[in-house]
Amino acid sequence: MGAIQMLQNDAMREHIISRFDEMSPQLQQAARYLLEHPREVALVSMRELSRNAGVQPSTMTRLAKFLGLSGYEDIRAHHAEAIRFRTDGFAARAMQHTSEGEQDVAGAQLSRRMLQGLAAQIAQLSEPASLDRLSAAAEQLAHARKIFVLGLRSCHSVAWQFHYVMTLLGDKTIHLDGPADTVGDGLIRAGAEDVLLVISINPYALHSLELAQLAREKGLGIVAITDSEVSPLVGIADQAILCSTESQSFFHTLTPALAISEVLCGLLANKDRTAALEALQRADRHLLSLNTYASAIPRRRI
Amino acid sequence: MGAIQMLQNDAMREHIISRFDEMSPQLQQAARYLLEHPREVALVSMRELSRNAGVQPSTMTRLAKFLGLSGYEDIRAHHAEAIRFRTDGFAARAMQHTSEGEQDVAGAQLSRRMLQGLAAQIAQLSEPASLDRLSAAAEQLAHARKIFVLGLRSCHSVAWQFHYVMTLLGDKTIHLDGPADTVGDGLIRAGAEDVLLVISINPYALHSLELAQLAREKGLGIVAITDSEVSPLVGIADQAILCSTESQSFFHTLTPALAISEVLCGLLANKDRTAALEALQRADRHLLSLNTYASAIPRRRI
DNA sequence: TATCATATAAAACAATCGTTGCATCGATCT
DNA sequence: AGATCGATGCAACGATTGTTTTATATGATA
Repeated sequence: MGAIQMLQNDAMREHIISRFDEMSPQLQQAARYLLEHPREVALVSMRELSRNAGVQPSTMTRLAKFLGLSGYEDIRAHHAEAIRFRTDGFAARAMQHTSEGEQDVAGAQLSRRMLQGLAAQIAQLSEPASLDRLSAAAEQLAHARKIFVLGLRSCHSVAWQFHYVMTLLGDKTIHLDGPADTVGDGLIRAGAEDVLLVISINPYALHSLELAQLAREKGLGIVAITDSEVSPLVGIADQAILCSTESQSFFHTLTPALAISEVLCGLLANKDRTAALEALQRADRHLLSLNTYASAIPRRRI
Repeated sequence: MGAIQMLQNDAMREHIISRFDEMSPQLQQAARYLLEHPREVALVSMRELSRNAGVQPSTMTRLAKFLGLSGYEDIRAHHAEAIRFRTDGFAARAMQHTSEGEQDVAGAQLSRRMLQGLAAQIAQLSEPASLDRLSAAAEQLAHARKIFVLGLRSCHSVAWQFHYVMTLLGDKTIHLDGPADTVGDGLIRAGAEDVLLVISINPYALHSLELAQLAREKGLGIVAITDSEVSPLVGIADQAILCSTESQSFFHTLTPALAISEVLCGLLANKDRTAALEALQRADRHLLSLNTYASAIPRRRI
């Protein structure tokens, strides 16, 4: 499990960061993993660590030498020491904050309340009841010919994420979106073998409901991600997955809904792991050939 | 140097204590050392541990079998897990029980692992270090004349959410997005009083980095939501907020990034609560007059 | 005291560890 | 194009790991 462990007053960490740019790609990949999983370094063997980081074992040794250390053992010893002597940081560090300005403290408290609330809401989704709904929804989506994805206004985030991830796996999804009031056009060729995944929360966008209703009339299966048992979508959906949207701020939160969407993607990919892997590799190659990604700030062209 | 720490309500710990009296002297000596140095168990090899405990290596194995475990590796794994999950408490508890089964059960387990991992990651964002970064970022965004929001590909979700919420508050944000390669056009009228909020995770979209670099050259402030201390964005951003992106599935997760974005929105709205409330009411009235929302499935028109 | 059962130490074992040398690959420069 | 150099994957190495087996020591019982 990934855990960015942000503050340890750590010389080695700084050292790795400062020399990161000079490293070769493989060394960078290893270094990045070290930075983002400092705990694992102390807890697992180098070989296992390198497996998880996606590099060769020797790369870890080479990284150590690159950093001027005698070997990997130095890296591990350092991280183990960091764990041993971490004063129970949380309470201590929270204390030092109380001396700062009022506004800042109020802000930090709001942040913390929001984040811990979100964590709790997502943890709640892992209860058996929602797990069952997730499985059932994934099942229906898996058997669909095409999946039409609809999320308007704030829910566009979730719809986009689902569609984007699924395009990496294939062309099963069609995102119902577009300018000039063409949102629903995708449904023209939709039929009974298809499924509509609709995301909508209170207040429910009228257009989403209309399109969901239309889809129902055309015989599509309907899977909904929504926020309540009494959401209008529950009535017309075959499967409804409920997410809480309450936040300690002015706005509703879509974070739990996004989590649900990501879990659905994970479940769908998991139905055929080898096919998923293959599709992802194909997508990788495609994007690579298009020069879509970079790992450093590029020199600007012209 | 030995210190009893870790107030873990630990099943293995209880077990060792409850059977302590039945143990032979050597087993007791080993067990006592385990109880008093739980951290060391996860950090050093069994042979070194037994050296420090003053017993033979085989005694550790025998202790494990005495406790009904298959071997010493179980003991180490358990203590490593305790260290991994020391921070988050509630996510740790549910993590324990796992029962194997069929495909559906496997799916449910994947779901649960993903959700609990996400919950833990978001809970970690509530540590003081990230709270500081959030406050600082919100501060810079608050003082900006305009906020340009940039998130491409998978990060579009987050960029959209931030922009959408902020449009409810006013017209301070400009979403850098669009078809026909017009993504960057919004920056034409950007200047030194403005700030760019850029969201990008590994693999980093080349275009995002280029635009961020351009913005930097035009004198804009830069706030980044990204995934690593060594992300290329960290170098050019004034503020970088780090989110973990690891998931127990094939794909990266954007849920923590979305949570960060929502917290930023919350902090910004919180700077002037009355103004925020007023703006939201105005937005409500506007959307009401446009008949954007509904609370029941409408009859389809025409 | 002789015998036996158990607890402990010592040694042997395969597996895995971190490391190193070598071959290969791809980029850069004559 | 050919040469050169660093980066990288691979395979083998000795060292060390956790475990198992064997031998020794211990202590109780008859």
